[in-house]
Amino acid sequence: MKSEPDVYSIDHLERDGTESWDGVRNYQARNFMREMAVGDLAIFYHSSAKPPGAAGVCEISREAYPDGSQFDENSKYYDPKSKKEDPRWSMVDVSFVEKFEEAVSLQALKDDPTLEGMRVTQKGSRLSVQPVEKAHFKRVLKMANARTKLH
DNA sequence: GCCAACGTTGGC
DNA sequence: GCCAACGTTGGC
Repeated sequence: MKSEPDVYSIDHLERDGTESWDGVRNYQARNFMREMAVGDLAIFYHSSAKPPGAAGVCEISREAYPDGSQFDENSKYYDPKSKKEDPRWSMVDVSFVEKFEEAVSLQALKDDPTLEGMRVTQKGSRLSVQPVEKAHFKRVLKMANARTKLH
């Protein structure tokens, strides 16, 4: 799950404990969130950072439910076409699990042959929520010397 | 700041 | 349904 650290970083999540992942306005990304289950782990990725990369781990703590910001006229995520009775956009809640001692940069992810095919390493991978293969997830945890274990 | 790689919108 | 124009993401 990608976030610009200037807007919301792994440090913010550590401080907050749990936060709703609102503002996703892409159908593919939304659909991936709808497939998530409570207890699923996600890599917290810092996009548009210096450098961009995997910053930590979070856990899905509430499955997909309507994103309230779509109905809020004052929100930049307001969607006038979304109907209350049929909300277009969903969000999940994520809880802090771990901040990596050192972030694993996108370049490091790209350079690792084990991670070949990982979506985030591919050119033009703009999707803000994307699935990660278990083997790739484990590899990233290892590269980060993470405490988190994936079963 | 640039630009590639999309996704969305709206005229036709 | 097509496609041009436009907007956004995000690496560099």
